[in-house]
Amino acid sequence: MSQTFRQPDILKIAQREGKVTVEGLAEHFGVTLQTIRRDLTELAEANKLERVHGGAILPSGTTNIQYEERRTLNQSSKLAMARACAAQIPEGCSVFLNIGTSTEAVAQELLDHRDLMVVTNNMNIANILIDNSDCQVIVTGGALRRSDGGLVGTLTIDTIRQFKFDYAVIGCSAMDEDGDILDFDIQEVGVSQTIIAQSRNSLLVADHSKFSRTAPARIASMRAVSTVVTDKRLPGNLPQLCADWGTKVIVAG
Amino acid sequence: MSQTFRQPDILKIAQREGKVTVEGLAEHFGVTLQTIRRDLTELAEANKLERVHGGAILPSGTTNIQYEERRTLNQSSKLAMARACAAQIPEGCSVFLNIGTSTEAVAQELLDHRDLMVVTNNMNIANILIDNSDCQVIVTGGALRRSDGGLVGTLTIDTIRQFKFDYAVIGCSAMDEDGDILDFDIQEVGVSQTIIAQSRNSLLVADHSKFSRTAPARIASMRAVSTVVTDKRLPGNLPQLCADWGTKVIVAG
DNA sequence: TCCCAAAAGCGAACATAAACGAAAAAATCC
DNA sequence: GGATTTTTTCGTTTATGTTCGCTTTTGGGA
Repeated sequence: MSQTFRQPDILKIAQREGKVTVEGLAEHFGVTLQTIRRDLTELAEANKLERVHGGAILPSGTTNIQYEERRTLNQSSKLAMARACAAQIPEGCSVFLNIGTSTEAVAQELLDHRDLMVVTNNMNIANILIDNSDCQVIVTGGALRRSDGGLVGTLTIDTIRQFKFDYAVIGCSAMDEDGDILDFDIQEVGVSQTIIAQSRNSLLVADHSKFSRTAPARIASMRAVSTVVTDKRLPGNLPQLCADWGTKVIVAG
Repeated sequence: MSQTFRQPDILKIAQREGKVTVEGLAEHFGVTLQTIRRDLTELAEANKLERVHGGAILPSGTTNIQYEERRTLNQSSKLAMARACAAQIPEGCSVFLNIGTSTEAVAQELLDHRDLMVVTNNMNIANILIDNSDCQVIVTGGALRRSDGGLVGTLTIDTIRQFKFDYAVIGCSAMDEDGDILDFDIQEVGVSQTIIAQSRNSLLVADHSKFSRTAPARIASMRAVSTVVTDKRLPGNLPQLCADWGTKVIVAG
Protein backbone atom coordinates (compact mmCIF):
# COMPACT_ATOMS: atom_id res chain seq x y z
CA MET A 1 0.00 0.00 0.00
CA SER A 2 1.68 3.17 -1.12
CA GLN A 3 1.22 6.83 -0.59
CA THR A 4 -1.35 7.18 -3.33
CA PHE A 5 -3.56 4.66 -1.62
CA ARG A 6 -3.09 5.86 1.91
CA GLN A 7 -3.82 9.53 1.55
CA PRO A 8 -7.39 9.24 0.24
CA ASP A 9 -8.03 6.68 2.95
CA ILE A 10 -6.64 9.01 5.60
CA LEU A 11 -8.97 11.74 4.41
CA LYS A 12 -11.87 9.37 4.47
CA ILE A 13 -11.06 8.30 8.00
CA ALA A 14 -10.62 11.92 9.05
CA GLN A 15 -14.01 12.78 7.67
CA ARG A 16 -15.57 9.85 9.41
CA GLU A 17 -13.91 10.34 12.77
CA GLY A 18 -13.40 14.08 12.76
CA LYS A 19 -9.77 13.56 13.70
CA VAL A 20 -6.90 11.16 13.18
CA THR A 21 -3.86 10.31 15.27
CA VAL A 22 -0.39 9.56 13.95
CA GLU A 23 -0.20 6.48 16.09
CA GLY A 24 -3.63 5.20 15.14
CA LEU A 25 -2.99 5.60 11.43
CA ALA A 26 0.43 3.97 11.67
CA GLU A 27 -1.14 0.95 13.25
CA HIS A 28 -4.03 0.93 10.81
CA PHE A 29 -1.79 0.94 7.76
CA GLY A 30 1.06 -1.05 9.27
CA VAL A 31 3.68 1.60 8.57
CA THR A 32 5.93 3.69 10.79
CA LEU A 33 4.99 6.90 12.50
CA GLN A 34 7.37 8.78 10.26
CA THR A 35 5.55 7.75 7.12
CA ILE A 36 2.23 8.87 8.52
CA ARG A 37 3.76 12.18 9.54
CA ARG A 38 4.87 12.75 6.00
CA ASP A 39 1.41 11.95 4.70
CA LEU A 40 -0.21 14.29 7.18
CA THR A 41 2.23 17.06 6.38
CA GLU A 42 1.44 16.71 2.70
CA LEU A 43 -2.30 16.65 3.31
CA ALA A 44 -1.96 19.70 5.52
CA GLU A 45 0.00 21.53 2.83
CA ALA A 46 -2.80 20.75 0.41
CA ASN A 47 -5.25 22.22 2.94
CA LYS A 48 -7.05 18.93 3.13
CA LEU A 49 -6.32 18.58 6.83
CA GLU A 50 -5.11 20.69 9.69
CA ARG A 51 -2.10 19.43 11.55
CA VAL A 52 -2.07 19.20 15.34
CA HIS A 53 0.36 17.64 17.75
CA GLY A 54 -0.14 13.90 17.59
CA GLY A 55 -2.33 13.85 14.53
CA ALA A 56 -4.59 16.00 12.41
CA ILE A 57 -8.14 17.33 12.36
CA LEU A 58 -10.49 18.53 9.69
CA PRO A 59 -9.90 22.14 8.66
CA SER A 60 -12.06 24.41 10.78
CA GLY A 61 -15.60 24.62 9.54
CA THR A 62 -15.06 22.07 6.81
CA THR A 63 -16.88 19.30 8.59
CA ASN A 64 -19.29 18.52 5.84
CA ILE A 65 -18.55 21.12 3.23
CA GLN A 66 -16.98 18.64 0.89
CA TYR A 67 -20.12 16.62 1.03
CA GLU A 68 -22.33 19.63 0.35
CA GLU A 69 -20.02 20.57 -2.48
CA ARG A 70 -20.26 17.19 -4.07
CA ARG A 71 -23.98 17.26 -3.69
CA THR A 72 -24.42 20.51 -5.58
CA LEU A 73 -21.73 19.74 -8.14
CA ASN A 74 -22.77 18.64 -11.63
CA GLN A 75 -26.29 19.35 -10.64
CA SER A 76 -27.85 19.45 -14.08
CA SER A 77 -26.32 16.24 -15.36
CA LYS A 78 -26.94 14.59 -12.03
CA LEU A 79 -30.57 15.58 -12.25
CA ALA A 80 -30.87 14.19 -15.78
CA MET A 81 -29.33 10.91 -14.65
CA ALA A 82 -31.64 10.77 -11.65
CA ARG A 83 -34.68 11.34 -13.90
CA ALA A 84 -33.60 8.64 -16.30
CA CYS A 85 -32.95 6.25 -13.45
CA ALA A 86 -36.27 6.94 -11.73
CA ALA A 87 -38.01 6.37 -15.05
CA GLN A 88 -36.68 2.82 -15.06
CA ILE A 89 -38.34 2.08 -11.76
CA PRO A 90 -42.04 1.25 -12.01
CA GLU A 91 -44.54 2.05 -9.29
CA GLY A 92 -45.51 -0.53 -6.74
CA CYS A 93 -42.18 -2.30 -6.50
CA SER A 94 -39.41 -2.72 -3.93
CA VAL A 95 -36.24 -0.66 -4.34
CA PHE A 96 -32.92 -0.42 -2.54
CA LEU A 97 -31.11 2.92 -2.57
CA ASN A 98 -27.45 2.88 -1.57
CA ILE A 99 -25.13 5.53 -0.13
CA GLY A 100 -24.10 8.33 -2.46
CA THR A 101 -25.10 11.72 -3.76
CA SER A 102 -26.28 10.25 -7.06
CA THR A 103 -28.65 7.89 -5.32
CA GLU A 104 -29.94 10.76 -3.21
CA ALA A 105 -30.83 12.57 -6.39
CA VAL A 106 -32.70 9.47 -7.53
CA ALA A 107 -34.58 9.45 -4.22
CA GLN A 108 -35.65 13.01 -4.90
CA GLU A 109 -37.06 11.90 -8.25
CA LEU A 110 -38.92 9.03 -6.62
CA LEU A 111 -41.00 11.40 -4.50
CA ASP A 112 -43.85 11.15 -7.00
CA HIS A 113 -43.77 7.39 -7.36
CA ARG A 114 -46.64 5.62 -5.71
CA ASP A 115 -46.79 2.49 -3.65
CA LEU A 116 -43.05 1.91 -3.37
CA MET A 117 -41.20 0.04 -0.71
CA VAL A 118 -37.81 1.66 -0.39
CA VAL A 119 -35.01 0.20 1.68
CA THR A 120 -31.93 2.34 2.23
CA ASN A 121 -28.73 2.54 4.24
CA ASN A 122 -28.57 6.30 3.73
CA MET A 123 -30.10 8.52 6.39
CA ASN A 124 -30.38 11.41 3.96
CA ILE A 125 -32.51 9.31 1.64
CA ALA A 126 -34.75 8.34 4.52
CA ASN A 127 -35.12 12.03 5.31
CA ILE A 128 -35.99 12.81 1.70
CA LEU A 129 -38.53 10.05 1.24
CA ILE A 130 -40.26 10.76 4.52
CA ASP A 131 -42.18 13.30 2.44
CA ASN A 132 -43.59 10.66 0.12
CA SER A 133 -46.47 9.28 2.10
CA ASP A 134 -47.20 6.74 -0.64
CA CYS A 135 -43.91 5.08 0.03
CA GLN A 136 -42.90 2.75 2.81
CA VAL A 137 -39.38 3.54 3.95
CA ILE A 138 -37.23 0.95 5.66
CA VAL A 139 -33.82 1.85 7.06
CA THR A 140 -31.11 -0.76 7.43
CA GLY A 141 -29.20 -0.95 10.66
CA GLY A 142 -25.57 0.01 10.83
CA ALA A 143 -22.90 2.33 12.16
CA LEU A 144 -23.61 5.92 11.24
CA ARG A 145 -20.91 7.58 9.18
CA ARG A 146 -20.70 11.28 9.87
CA SER A 147 -19.36 12.33 6.51
CA ASP A 148 -22.35 11.33 4.43
CA GLY A 149 -25.05 9.91 6.67
CA GLY A 150 -24.33 6.39 5.48
CA LEU A 151 -24.99 3.29 7.53
CA VAL A 152 -22.24 0.71 7.21
CA GLY A 153 -20.93 -2.45 8.79
CA THR A 154 -21.99 -6.04 9.21
CA LEU A 155 -25.33 -4.99 10.62
CA THR A 156 -26.11 -3.33 7.32
CA ILE A 157 -25.26 -6.39 5.29
CA ASP A 158 -27.22 -8.64 7.62
CA THR A 159 -30.29 -6.48 7.15
CA ILE A 160 -29.99 -6.38 3.38
CA ARG A 161 -29.74 -10.17 3.24
CA GLN A 162 -33.26 -10.35 4.64
CA PHE A 163 -34.71 -8.75 1.51
CA LYS A 164 -35.06 -9.43 -2.18
CA PHE A 165 -35.44 -6.25 -4.19
CA ASP A 166 -37.06 -5.65 -7.54
CA TYR A 167 -34.61 -2.84 -8.19
CA ALA A 168 -31.37 -1.65 -6.63
CA VAL A 169 -29.78 1.73 -7.26
CA ILE A 170 -26.10 1.94 -6.45
CA GLY A 171 -23.34 4.48 -6.92
CA CYS A 172 -19.56 4.12 -6.92
CA SER A 173 -16.35 6.10 -6.47
CA ALA A 174 -14.72 5.23 -9.77
CA MET A 175 -14.97 3.04 -12.85
CA ASP A 176 -12.31 1.29 -14.83
CA GLU A 177 -12.15 1.09 -18.61
CA ASP A 178 -12.44 -2.68 -18.42
CA GLY A 179 -15.82 -2.28 -16.77
CA ASP A 180 -14.86 -2.77 -13.13
CA ILE A 181 -16.86 -0.78 -10.59
CA LEU A 182 -14.59 0.61 -7.83
CA ASP A 183 -14.93 2.24 -4.42
CA PHE A 184 -12.68 3.97 -1.92
CA ASP A 185 -14.21 2.34 1.08
CA ILE A 186 -13.79 -1.37 1.58
CA GLN A 187 -16.75 -1.41 3.97
CA GLU A 188 -19.03 -0.10 1.30
CA VAL A 189 -17.89 -2.68 -1.21
CA GLY A 190 -19.37 -5.51 0.83
CA VAL A 191 -22.66 -3.65 1.08
CA SER A 192 -22.82 -2.96 -2.65
CA GLN A 193 -21.99 -6.56 -3.50
CA THR A 194 -24.72 -7.82 -1.21
CA ILE A 195 -27.22 -5.42 -2.73
CA ILE A 196 -26.48 -6.61 -6.25
CA ALA A 197 -26.81 -10.21 -5.15
CA GLN A 198 -30.20 -9.56 -3.55
CA SER A 199 -31.74 -7.68 -6.48
CA ARG A 200 -33.53 -8.75 -9.62
CA ASN A 201 -32.44 -5.58 -11.43
CA SER A 202 -29.55 -3.37 -10.47
CA LEU A 203 -28.95 0.16 -11.73
CA LEU A 204 -25.52 1.74 -11.47
CA VAL A 205 -25.69 5.53 -11.47
CA ALA A 206 -22.36 7.22 -12.22
CA ASP A 207 -21.44 10.39 -14.04
CA HIS A 208 -18.54 10.63 -16.48
CA SER A 209 -16.13 12.03 -13.86
CA LYS A 210 -15.98 8.55 -12.35
CA PHE A 211 -14.02 7.38 -15.40
CA SER A 212 -11.15 9.75 -14.73
CA ARG A 213 -10.79 8.59 -11.15
CA THR A 214 -9.52 5.42 -9.62
CA ALA A 215 -10.14 3.66 -6.34
CA PRO A 216 -8.60 0.66 -4.60
CA ALA A 217 -11.55 -1.62 -3.90
CA ARG A 218 -13.51 -3.53 -6.55
CA ILE A 219 -17.26 -3.90 -6.15
CA ALA A 220 -18.05 -5.89 -9.28
CA SER A 221 -17.95 -5.77 -13.04
CA MET A 222 -20.57 -3.90 -15.02
CA ARG A 223 -21.46 -7.32 -16.26
CA ALA A 224 -23.13 -7.95 -12.91
CA VAL A 225 -25.52 -5.00 -13.13
CA SER A 226 -28.51 -4.82 -15.42
CA THR A 227 -28.33 -1.14 -16.31
CA VAL A 228 -25.75 1.64 -16.23
CA VAL A 229 -27.06 5.21 -16.09
CA THR A 230 -24.50 7.88 -16.95
CA ASP A 231 -24.31 11.33 -18.51
CA LYS A 232 -21.83 10.85 -21.36
CA ARG A 233 -20.97 8.12 -23.78
CA LEU A 234 -18.90 5.40 -22.11
CA PRO A 235 -15.20 5.61 -23.01
CA GLY A 236 -13.12 3.14 -24.97
CA ASN A 237 -14.46 -0.25 -25.74
CA LEU A 238 -17.00 -0.20 -22.92
CA PRO A 239 -20.16 0.28 -25.03
CA GLN A 240 -19.30 -2.87 -26.96
CA LEU A 241 -18.43 -4.78 -23.80
CA CYS A 242 -21.71 -3.79 -22.19
CA ALA A 243 -23.59 -4.85 -25.31
CA ASP A 244 -21.85 -8.24 -25.17
CA TRP A 245 -22.67 -8.60 -21.48
CA GLY A 246 -26.30 -7.62 -21.97
CA THR A 247 -25.85 -4.61 -19.73
CA LYS A 248 -28.18 -1.83 -20.81
CA VAL A 249 -26.57 1.62 -21.00
CA ILE A 250 -28.61 4.80 -20.62
CA VAL A 251 -26.93 8.11 -21.44
CA ALA A 252 -29.03 10.86 -19.86
CA GLY A 253 -29.16 14.52 -20.87
CA MET B 1 -4.43 26.94 13.31
CA SER B 2 -4.96 24.95 16.45
CA GLN B 3 -2.23 23.29 18.46
CA THR B 4 -4.13 20.45 19.99
CA PHE B 5 -7.05 18.16 19.40
CA ARG B 6 -8.85 19.84 22.25
CA GLN B 7 -9.19 23.39 20.99
CA PRO B 8 -11.78 22.76 18.26
CA ASP B 9 -13.79 20.74 20.73
CA ILE B 10 -13.55 23.49 23.32
CA LEU B 11 -14.90 25.95 20.79
CA LYS B 12 -17.73 23.65 19.90
CA ILE B 13 -18.68 23.22 23.53
CA ALA B 14 -18.43 26.95 24.10
CA GLN B 15 -20.73 27.62 21.19
CA ARG B 16 -23.22 25.12 22.46
CA GLU B 17 -23.14 26.10 26.11
CA GLY B 18 -22.29 29.78 25.82
CA LYS B 19 -19.50 29.38 28.34
CA VAL B 20 -16.90 26.91 29.49
CA THR B 21 -15.17 26.42 32.84
CA VAL B 22 -11.54 25.51 33.35
CA GLU B 23 -12.47 22.83 35.80
CA GLY B 24 -15.22 21.35 33.64
CA LEU B 25 -12.98 21.14 30.60
CA ALA B 26 -10.11 19.66 32.58
CA GLU B 27 -12.37 16.90 33.78
CA HIS B 28 -13.91 16.43 30.35
CA PHE B 29 -10.58 16.00 28.62
CA GLY B 30 -8.77 14.34 31.50
CA VAL B 31 -5.96 16.87 31.68
CA THR B 32 -4.78 19.29 34.33
CA LEU B 33 -6.23 22.73 34.92
CA GLN B 34 -3.02 24.31 33.71
CA THR B 35 -3.30 22.68 30.32
CA ILE B 36 -6.83 23.95 29.88
CA ARG B 37 -5.73 27.41 30.95
CA ARG B 38 -3.09 27.35 28.24
CA ASP B 39 -5.68 26.29 25.67
CA LEU B 40 -8.07 29.03 26.74
CA THR B 41 -5.30 31.62 26.68
CA GLU B 42 -4.42 30.62 23.13
CA LEU B 43 -8.03 30.66 22.01
CA ALA B 44 -8.46 34.06 23.62
CA GLU B 45 -5.37 35.36 21.84
CA ALA B 46 -6.88 34.16 18.58
CA ASN B 47 -10.08 36.03 19.49
CA LYS B 48 -12.01 32.81 19.38
CA LEU B 49 -13.03 33.14 23.02
CA GLU B 50 -13.03 35.72 25.75
CA ARG B 51 -11.28 34.84 28.93
CA VAL B 52 -13.02 35.24 32.28
CA HIS B 53 -12.17 34.13 35.77
CA GLY B 54 -12.72 30.40 36.00
CA GLY B 55 -13.26 29.82 32.33
CA ALA B 56 -14.14 31.57 29.10
CA ILE B 57 -17.17 32.89 27.24
CA LEU B 58 -17.96 33.63 23.63
CA PRO B 59 -16.53 36.92 22.33
CA SER B 60 -18.91 39.82 22.86
CA GLY B 61 -19.45 40.14 19.11
CA THR B 62 -20.64 36.59 18.84
CA THR B 63 -23.79 37.21 20.81
CA ASN B 64 -25.19 33.79 21.25
CA ILE B 65 -28.93 33.64 21.35
CA GLN B 66 -28.73 29.92 21.85
CA TYR B 67 -27.28 30.40 25.27
CA GLU B 68 -29.99 32.75 26.46
CA GLU B 69 -32.51 30.45 24.92
CA ARG B 70 -31.03 27.53 26.74
CA ARG B 71 -31.00 29.40 30.02
CA THR B 72 -34.69 30.11 29.79
CA LEU B 73 -35.32 26.60 28.62
CA ASN B 74 -33.38 25.44 31.64
CA GLN B 75 -36.53 26.03 33.61
CA SER B 76 -38.32 23.48 31.51
CA SER B 77 -38.67 20.27 33.39
CA LYS B 78 -37.85 18.19 30.34
CA LEU B 79 -34.36 19.63 30.22
CA ALA B 80 -33.86 19.11 33.93
CA MET B 81 -34.87 15.49 33.54
CA ALA B 82 -32.58 15.09 30.56
CA ARG B 83 -29.69 16.54 32.56
CA ALA B 84 -30.33 14.26 35.49
CA CYS B 85 -30.59 11.29 33.20
CA ALA B 86 -27.41 12.10 31.30
CA ALA B 87 -25.63 12.49 34.62
CA GLN B 88 -26.44 8.86 35.41
CA ILE B 89 -24.66 7.72 32.28
CA PRO B 90 -20.86 7.52 32.63
CA GLU B 91 -18.50 8.12 29.76
CA GLY B 92 -17.13 5.25 27.75
CA CYS B 93 -20.16 2.99 27.92
CA SER B 94 -22.81 1.64 25.57
CA VAL B 95 -26.24 3.22 25.63
CA PHE B 96 -29.53 2.60 23.90
CA LEU B 97 -31.85 5.54 23.29
CA ASN B 98 -35.43 4.74 22.40
CA ILE B 99 -38.09 6.66 20.52
CA GLY B 100 -39.55 9.71 22.23
CA THR B 101 -39.07 13.42 22.75
CA SER B 102 -37.76 12.88 26.26
CA THR B 103 -35.04 10.58 25.02
CA GLU B 104 -34.19 13.12 22.33
CA ALA B 105 -33.60 15.65 25.06
CA VAL B 106 -31.29 13.16 26.76
CA ALA B 107 -29.39 12.75 23.49
CA GLN B 108 -28.87 16.50 23.42
CA GLU B 109 -27.35 16.33 26.88
CA LEU B 110 -25.06 13.49 25.84
CA LEU B 111 -23.32 15.69 23.28
CA ASP B 112 -20.52 16.33 25.74
CA HIS B 113 -20.04 12.74 26.81
CA ARG B 114 -16.93 11.10 25.48
CA ASP B 115 -16.30 7.70 24.09
CA LEU B 116 -19.90 6.55 24.01
CA MET B 117 -21.43 3.92 21.81
CA VAL B 118 -25.02 4.92 21.25
CA VAL B 119 -27.53 2.65 19.58
CA THR B 120 -30.89 4.13 18.68
CA ASN B 121 -34.04 3.43 16.73
CA ASN B 122 -34.79 7.12 16.48
CA MET B 123 -33.58 8.98 13.40
CA ASN B 124 -33.79 12.32 15.19
CA ILE B 125 -31.40 11.10 17.85
CA ALA B 126 -28.98 9.90 15.19
CA ASN B 127 -29.15 13.37 13.65
CA ILE B 128 -28.47 15.00 17.02
CA LEU B 129 -25.54 12.81 18.00
CA ILE B 130 -23.88 13.10 14.62
CA ASP B 131 -22.38 16.27 16.12
CA ASN B 132 -20.61 14.38 18.88
CA SER B 133 -17.48 13.14 17.19
CA ASP B 134 -16.47 11.27 20.34
CA CYS B 135 -19.49 9.06 20.02
CA GLN B 136 -20.11 6.10 17.80
CA VAL B 137 -23.70 6.09 16.60
CA ILE B 138 -25.40 2.90 15.49
CA VAL B 139 -28.87 2.95 14.00
CA THR B 140 -31.13 -0.06 14.22
CA GLY B 141 -32.93 -1.19 11.12
CA GLY B 142 -36.64 -0.86 10.81
CA ALA B 143 -39.61 0.68 9.10
CA LEU B 144 -39.52 4.46 9.26
CA ARG B 145 -42.50 6.02 11.00
CA ARG B 146 -43.25 9.44 9.58
CA SER B 147 -44.80 10.91 12.70
CA ASP B 148 -41.73 10.81 14.90
CA GLY B 149 -38.78 9.46 12.94
CA GLY B 150 -38.94 6.20 14.82
CA LEU B 151 -37.78 2.88 13.40
CA VAL B 152 -40.11 0.04 14.28
CA GLY B 153 -40.89 -3.55 13.40
CA THR B 154 -39.30 -6.94 13.68
CA LEU B 155 -36.10 -5.68 12.05
CA THR B 156 -35.67 -3.28 14.97
CA ILE B 157 -36.07 -5.97 17.59
CA ASP B 158 -33.73 -8.31 15.72
CA THR B 159 -31.04 -5.65 15.69
CA ILE B 160 -31.42 -4.83 19.37
CA ARG B 161 -31.07 -8.50 20.26
CA GLN B 162 -27.55 -8.39 18.86
CA PHE B 163 -26.40 -6.00 21.57
CA LYS B 164 -26.01 -5.86 25.32
CA PHE B 165 -26.16 -2.32 26.63
CA ASP B 166 -24.69 -0.80 29.75
CA TYR B 167 -27.56 1.67 29.89
CA ALA B 168 -30.91 2.02 28.18
CA VAL B 169 -32.99 5.16 28.15
CA ILE B 170 -36.65 4.62 27.40
CA GLY B 171 -39.75 6.77 27.43
CA CYS B 172 -43.42 5.87 27.63
CA SER B 173 -46.88 7.18 26.91
CA ALA B 174 -48.37 6.75 30.37
CA MET B 175 -47.78 5.31 33.81
CA ASP B 176 -50.18 3.63 36.16
CA GLU B 177 -50.35 4.16 39.90
CA ASP B 178 -49.48 0.54 40.46
CA GLY B 179 -46.19 1.09 38.67
CA ASP B 180 -47.02 -0.26 35.23
CA ILE B 181 -45.35 1.45 32.29
CA LEU B 182 -47.78 1.88 29.38
CA ASP B 183 -47.66 2.80 25.72
CA PHE B 184 -50.13 3.63 22.97
CA ASP B 185 -48.34 1.68 20.30
CA ILE B 186 -48.26 -2.07 20.54
CA GLN B 187 -45.27 -2.21 18.14
CA GLU B 188 -43.21 -0.08 20.44
CA VAL B 189 -43.99 -2.21 23.45
CA GLY B 190 -42.08 -5.13 22.00
CA VAL B 191 -39.12 -2.88 21.28
CA SER B 192 -39.09 -1.42 24.78
CA GLN B 193 -39.35 -4.84 26.38
CA THR B 194 -36.45 -6.12 24.32
CA ILE B 195 -34.37 -3.10 25.24
CA ILE B 196 -34.96 -3.62 28.94
CA ALA B 197 -34.04 -7.29 28.60
CA GLN B 198 -30.80 -6.46 26.80
CA SER B 199 -29.60 -3.80 29.25
CA ARG B 200 -27.69 -3.93 32.50
CA ASN B 201 -29.28 -0.66 33.65
CA SER B 202 -32.48 0.84 32.33
CA LEU B 203 -33.61 4.42 32.87
CA LEU B 204 -37.24 5.37 32.38
CA VAL B 205 -37.65 9.08 31.62
CA ALA B 206 -41.20 10.36 32.10
CA ASP B 207 -42.62 13.66 33.31
CA HIS B 208 -45.52 13.94 35.72
CA SER B 209 -48.11 14.40 32.96
CA LYS B 210 -47.72 10.71 32.18
CA PHE B 211 -49.45 9.90 35.46
CA SER B 212 -52.65 11.61 34.42
CA ARG B 213 -52.80 9.69 31.16
CA THR B 214 -53.49 6.14 30.34
CA ALA B 215 -52.61 3.86 27.47
CA PRO B 216 -53.66 0.38 26.38
CA ALA B 217 -50.41 -1.55 26.07
CA ARG B 218 -48.22 -2.58 28.98
CA ILE B 219 -44.45 -2.45 28.56
CA ALA B 220 -43.39 -3.60 32.00
CA SER B 221 -43.55 -2.72 35.65
CA MET B 222 -41.25 -0.10 37.12
CA ARG B 223 -39.86 -3.03 39.01
CA ALA B 224 -38.08 -4.05 35.82
CA VAL B 225 -36.19 -0.78 35.38
CA SER B 226 -33.28 0.30 37.51
CA THR B 227 -34.05 4.03 37.64
CA VAL B 228 -37.01 6.30 37.04
CA VAL B 229 -36.25 9.93 36.17
CA THR B 230 -39.18 12.28 36.55
CA ASP B 231 -39.92 15.92 37.41
CA LYS B 232 -42.31 15.64 40.37
CA ARG B 233 -42.75 13.36 43.30
CA LEU B 234 -44.36 10.09 42.25
CA PRO B 235 -48.05 9.93 43.17
CA GLY B 236 -49.74 7.65 45.67
CA ASN B 237 -47.92 4.72 47.04
CA LEU B 238 -45.39 4.56 44.21
CA PRO B 239 -42.37 5.92 46.09
CA GLN B 240 -42.74 3.16 48.64
CA LEU B 241 -43.29 0.55 45.96
CA CYS B 242 -40.18 1.65 44.09
CA ALA B 243 -38.18 1.56 47.30
CA ASP B 244 -39.36 -1.99 47.91
CA TRP B 245 -38.49 -2.99 44.35
CA GLY B 246 -35.05 -1.42 44.52
CA THR B 247 -35.97 0.99 41.73
CA LYS B 248 -34.12 4.27 42.16
CA VAL B 249 -36.25 7.38 41.70
CA ILE B 250 -34.72 10.69 40.64
CA VAL B 251 -36.86 13.81 40.83
CA ALA B 252 -35.17 16.45 38.70
CA GLY B 253 -35.57 20.20 39.02
C1' DT C 1 -20.29 51.23 52.66
C1' DC C 2 -15.51 49.87 53.27
C1' DC C 3 -11.94 46.69 54.53
C1' DC C 4 -9.75 42.40 55.31
C1' DA C 5 -8.81 37.60 54.94
C1' DA C 6 -9.68 33.13 53.03
C1' DA C 7 -10.28 30.76 48.90
C1' DA C 8 -10.10 30.20 44.24
C1' DG C 9 -7.92 31.11 40.11
C1' DC C 10 -3.92 32.53 37.59
C1' DG C 11 0.58 32.39 35.17
C1' DA C 12 5.70 31.75 35.22
C1' DA C 13 9.32 28.45 35.52
C1' DC C 14 11.08 24.08 35.26
C1' DA C 15 11.33 18.93 34.26
C1' DT C 16 9.99 15.32 31.43
C1' DA C 17 8.11 12.63 28.03
C1' DA C 18 6.11 12.68 23.65
C1' DA C 19 6.17 14.21 19.09
C1' DC C 20 8.62 16.24 15.39
C1' DG C 21 11.71 16.91 11.16
C1' DA C 22 16.01 16.16 8.62
C1' DA C 23 18.94 13.13 6.63
C1' DA C 24 21.03 8.78 5.83
C1' DA C 25 20.12 3.92 4.96
C1' DA C 26 17.21 0.34 3.32
C1' DA C 27 13.54 -1.47 0.69
C1' DT C 28 10.53 -1.44 -3.14
C1' DC C 29 8.98 -0.42 -7.66
C1' DC C 30 9.56 0.36 -12.53
C1' DG D 1 19.87 -0.14 -12.15
C1' DG D 2 17.88 4.29 -11.24
C1' DA D 3 13.94 6.49 -9.00
C1' DT D 4 10.70 6.56 -5.54
C1' DT D 5 9.08 5.34 -1.15
C1' DT D 6 9.77 3.82 3.48
C1' DT D 7 12.39 2.94 7.60
C1' DT D 8 15.89 4.13 10.86
C1' DT D 9 18.42 7.25 13.60
C1' DC D 10 19.13 11.28 16.22
C1' DG D 11 19.06 15.95 17.70
C1' DT D 12 15.34 19.50 18.34
C1' DT D 13 10.88 21.17 19.39
C1' DT D 14 6.51 21.01 21.69
C1' DA D 15 3.02 19.77 25.01
C1' DT D 16 1.98 18.57 29.59
C1' DG D 17 2.33 18.09 34.67
C1' DT D 18 4.16 20.09 38.88
C1' DT D 19 5.36 23.56 41.97
C1' DC D 20 5.05 28.03 43.80
C1' DG D 21 4.29 32.80 44.39
C1' DC D 22 0.93 36.40 42.81
C1' DT D 23 -3.84 38.28 41.73
C1' DT D 24 -8.68 38.30 41.72
C1' DT D 25 -12.94 37.13 43.76
C1' DT D 26 -15.88 36.47 47.55
C1' DG D 27 -17.97 36.75 51.89
C1' DG D 28 -18.17 38.32 56.16
C1' DG D 29 -17.61 41.99 59.94
C1' DA D 30 -16.91 46.68 61.37
